[in-house]
Amino acid sequence: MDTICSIEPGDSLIDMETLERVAPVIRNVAHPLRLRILDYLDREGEPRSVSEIMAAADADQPIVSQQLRILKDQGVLMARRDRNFVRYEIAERSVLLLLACIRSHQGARK
Amino acid sequence: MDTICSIEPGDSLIDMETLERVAPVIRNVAHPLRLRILDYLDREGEPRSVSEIMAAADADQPIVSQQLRILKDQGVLMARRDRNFVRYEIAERSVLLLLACIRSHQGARK
DNA sequence: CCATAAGATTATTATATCACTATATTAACA
DNA sequence: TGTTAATATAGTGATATAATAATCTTATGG
Repeated sequence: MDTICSIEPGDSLIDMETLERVAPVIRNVAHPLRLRILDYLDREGEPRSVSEIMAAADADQPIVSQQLRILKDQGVLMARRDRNFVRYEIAERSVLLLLACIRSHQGARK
Repeated sequence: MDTICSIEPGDSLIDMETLERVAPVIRNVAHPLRLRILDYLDREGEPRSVSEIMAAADADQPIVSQQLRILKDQGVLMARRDRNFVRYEIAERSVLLLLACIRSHQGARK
């Protein structure tokens, strides 16, 4: 069957390779607790320990550690050990666009 | 890379209610095929039929219909019947921020 | 009414993610 | 060496999401 609407080769749709690469990252970030963690780290502006993040997120330690690992595995966060603390900070600042978007829509239309 | 959106001291964290509301929407959009569909509809600028979207996404009909339904259920797309075609268009334009972000990072590092 | 085209829904099976509990690691220090 | 604080990992069962195939619905034209 003939194409009803042909897509020209010159069209600049984002290539599937890129979409398949970034989708999991966005998808992993798009989790309430992980967004909260990122929001907190973004606002603090400096590396924060797991304990501090637990307090900010009001969540249990294993859950927080798990979320931190997911974010670190995706390259969104980086961790650095300091004595017996581990401090996390944002490594991939492009995710902040997501937060900026959410902040600007806070309380807005559904 | 500098801050995308400066944060004033004293600002509070995004409330969990908001995060829990927007996370599923972002998460649902963050799927390669759905991103491709949104990219296509965004670039076309006008409602497109399922057949046209199938061609653009290079995907089977039931899969495309399913993705369209997910996006419509989330309020990201809206549909309108025209004879025996159904034309979809973007209803929630804030998701375009995501696409803009991806486009700007296309072909970038890592 | 029948056939066909355009879409939508359902069923199935595999995989992924969730929160939670329990346990393990790691480093400081007594 | 033993203890404790800080963090990480592993196991578990419930729920969610994936791609695919098969079937159903709706609208048009003969």
